[in-house]
Amino acid sequence: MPELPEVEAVRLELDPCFTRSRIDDVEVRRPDLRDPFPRRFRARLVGQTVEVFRRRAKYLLATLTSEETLVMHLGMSGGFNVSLPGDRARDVDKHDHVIFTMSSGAVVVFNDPRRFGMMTLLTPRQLASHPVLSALGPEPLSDDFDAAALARACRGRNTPLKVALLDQGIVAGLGNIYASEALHVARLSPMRAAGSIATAAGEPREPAYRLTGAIKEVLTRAIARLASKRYRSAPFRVYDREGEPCPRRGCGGAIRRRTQGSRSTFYCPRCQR
DNA sequence: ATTGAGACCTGTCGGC
DNA sequence: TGCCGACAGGTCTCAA
Repeated sequence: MPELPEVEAVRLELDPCFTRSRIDDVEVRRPDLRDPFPRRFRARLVGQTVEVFRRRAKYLLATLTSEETLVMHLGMSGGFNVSLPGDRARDVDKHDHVIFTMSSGAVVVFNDPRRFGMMTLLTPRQLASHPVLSALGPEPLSDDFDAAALARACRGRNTPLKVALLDQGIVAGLGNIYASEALHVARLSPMRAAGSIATAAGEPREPAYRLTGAIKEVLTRAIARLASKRYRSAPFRVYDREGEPCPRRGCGGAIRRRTQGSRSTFYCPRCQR
């Protein structure tokens, strides 16, 4: 479920529950997710007010009055359920791992069957020097991310372009679905070398402009769809559509699937070069 | 230094 | 119905 657009939709949904609300209780129902919960996890959360709640790449960050930041990642199967006061209480699922009770009465439950998600608490200096967070590339929807930035990051790389798009240090937040989708919009082959979108000096070539535009477009549209609540997920152009006709008008190709970096890539060999 | 494969863990789906 | 393998939207680590 969660790439950048899905995580952004979660942030939007949780924001009214979290921002400027106090955490009255936290129930942690197992010792770990992908990693163990940090020491005194509950004690460091209870009584704290969430000052700022934001997203960075696929991470959710809740900064508390204590100045510590609660960092959350949904992994492959993580998600939140929100119950507002007056809602019928839901049964506890065996994969409900953390339950936040907020001062507003909202109950926010983190559920994650595969437990690839994570939750930790970082001090300001731990946050600033965090090996993963500080190595993240630009936010794709920010002005920091443009053809020049993408070309610079891809310069000289021989790795396939699709694999490069999954590298969170090049651009932060794309995952397996939207990488395939953006490449289709940009009409670029997932197999071409990442470095081929840049000159030897790291200046953008024409495909770099198309690709940055495509990434922004695909993510923006997905967020809009998810936020509208009328759709559970966005309709995909190529992802999981092996054998179907290419949706590009007049193309007539058939979508193929192949493995890159042990993940499935979907693309149209006819119009993606 | 990059890069690919495998590991982490559970659920679902298709085939027999 | 049951069993089995393949696969799933993310990272991390290890070996080449």
